[in-house]
Amino acid sequence: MNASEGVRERRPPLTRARVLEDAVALADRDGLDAVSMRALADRLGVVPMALYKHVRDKEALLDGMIETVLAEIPPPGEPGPDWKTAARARVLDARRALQRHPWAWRVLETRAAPSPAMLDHMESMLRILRAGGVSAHLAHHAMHALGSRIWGFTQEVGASGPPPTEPAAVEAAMAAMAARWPAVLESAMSAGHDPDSAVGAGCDDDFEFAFALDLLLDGTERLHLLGWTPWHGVSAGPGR
Amino acid sequence: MNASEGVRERRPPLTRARVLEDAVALADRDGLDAVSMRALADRLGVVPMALYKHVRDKEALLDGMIETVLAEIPPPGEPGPDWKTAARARVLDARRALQRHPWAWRVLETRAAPSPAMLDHMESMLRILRAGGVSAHLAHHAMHALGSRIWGFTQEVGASGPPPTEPAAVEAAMAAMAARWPAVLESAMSAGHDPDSAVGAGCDDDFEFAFALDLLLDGTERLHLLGWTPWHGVSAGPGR
DNA sequence: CGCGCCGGGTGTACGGCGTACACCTTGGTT
DNA sequence: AACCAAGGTGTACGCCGTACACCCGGCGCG
Repeated sequence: MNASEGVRERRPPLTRARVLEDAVALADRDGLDAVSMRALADRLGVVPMALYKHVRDKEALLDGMIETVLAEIPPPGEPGPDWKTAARARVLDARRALQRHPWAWRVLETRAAPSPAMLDHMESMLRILRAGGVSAHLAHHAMHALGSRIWGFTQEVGASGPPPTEPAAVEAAMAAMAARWPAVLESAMSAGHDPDSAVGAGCDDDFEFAFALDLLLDGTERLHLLGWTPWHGVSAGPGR
Repeated sequence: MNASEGVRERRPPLTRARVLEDAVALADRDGLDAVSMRALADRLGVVPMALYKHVRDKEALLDGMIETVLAEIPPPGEPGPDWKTAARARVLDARRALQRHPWAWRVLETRAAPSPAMLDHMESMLRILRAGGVSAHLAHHAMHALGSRIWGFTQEVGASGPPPTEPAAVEAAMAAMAARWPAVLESAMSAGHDPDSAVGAGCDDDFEFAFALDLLLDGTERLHLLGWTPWHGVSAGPGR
C-alpha cells in the first residue's frame, strides 16, 4: 500500500501472549460472546486463520484466556500457623482476579481438566491448610466445600479422558504431580482418588456435597442460636 | 404421500410440552451441545422453523427446558420447627433433580432473571427457614450461602433489565410477589433490595461472599479443633 | 551466490448454526 | 360457501469454527 517510507510500517508479529491478552481485553469490553475467532482476528489486524498458528483451536484459546486471568492472582505468601486468615486472604485474592473478568468463571466451569494454573492455586490453598495442622482428609473436604467460593465451580465436570491404566503411565503422572503439586497429590490420595485425574474424579461426590451442605447448615444454626444480627453479628460468627 | 390408508398417518400435533420434553431427552442423551433447533426439529419429524411456533427463540427453549427439569423437584412439605432437617432434605431433593440432567446447572447459571419455578423453590426454602424461627436477615444470607448448593450458581448474573422507576410499576411488581412469593419478597426487603429484581441485584455481593466463606472456614476450623476424622466424624459436625 | 526450508500470514471453502420472512395447508366458524 | 387463524414449510442470510492449499520472506547451507 504505502511504500514511500524507508521503514515499512509493519505490525509487531503475532504472539500467543498478544493473542491471549487481546482476547481477554475483548471479552472484558464486549462480553464473552463477542470473542469469536473472526472478531479477535479483526481486532489484531489479521485474518482469522492466522490465529490458528498460535492456538490450536477455540477451546485452547479459552484455556489460554483463563490461564492469563489466573496469572493475575498474587503469589501466595509463606504458609504459617494462622491458616484461617491466610486461606481467607487467598480466596479473596482469587475472587478479586475473577471479578475483574466477569466472564472468566463461566469459562472456568466448562474446562474439562484442571490446568497447571488451577493446580497451582489448589496447591497453595492446600498448603495453607496443611501448614496450619489441618488433616489431609479434612483439608480435602474443605477444598471441595470451598470450591465454588474459589472459582465458582460446583460440579466435577469430570471425564478428562480415560485414566491411563498402564502402571508406567500412572507412575509417571504421579511423579510429575509429586514434583510440582505434592499437596494436591496428597489430597487426592487421601480420598482414594485416582491420582492422575487430580482432584475430582473418583470422589464420592454425594459425600462432598453433603459435607459442604452440613457445614453451611450447621453454621447457620449456630448463628441462629447465638442470636446473630447483621448489625453487630456475634463474636464467633461470620459476617463481621 | 401415502393415501392408501383410510386413516391417514398423521403425527400428533406439536405442543410446547412435547418440544420441551424432547429437548430435555435429547440433552440427556447426547449432551447440551447436541440440542440445536435443527436437531431437535429432526427428532420431532418437523422442519426447524416449526419450533418457533412454540418457543420464541432458542433462549426461550432453554428457559423451558430448565422449567421442565425444575418441575421434577418434589413439592415441599409443611414447614415445621425442625428447619435444618427440612432444609437439608429439600436441597437434596433439588440436587437429585438436577443430577438427572447434568447439563441443567450449566443452563441455570446463564439465566438472567429468576423464573417462576426458581422463585417457587427459593420461596419454599425461605419458608422452611422462617418457620424454624430463623430471622429474615439470617435466612437471606443463608440462602445466598446455600445458593451454589441448591443449583450450582454462585454469582448473581444480575442485570435483569432496568428496574421500573415509576412508582406504579414498582407497586404492581411488589403486589405480584407478595401474592405468590411473600418469603422471597421479605428476604429481598430485608437486605434493602430493589424488590422487583428479586433476590440478587442490589445485594452487597462482597458481603454475601464473605459470609459464606466464613461459614465454611469457621465450620472447618471447628471440625479441626474437635479432631474430626472421616471414619467417625464428630457428634456435632457434618459429614455424617 | 543461489537455493531450499520453514514459520507464519492468507484465501477459499464447507458445513453447521439461529432465525427473518413469505408461503401454504387445514380445520373450525359464520 | 367464504373466511380466518393457527401451525407447518421453504428459502435465504449472516454468523460461526476450521480444514486445506497457498504464498512470502528471512535464514542456513552448499
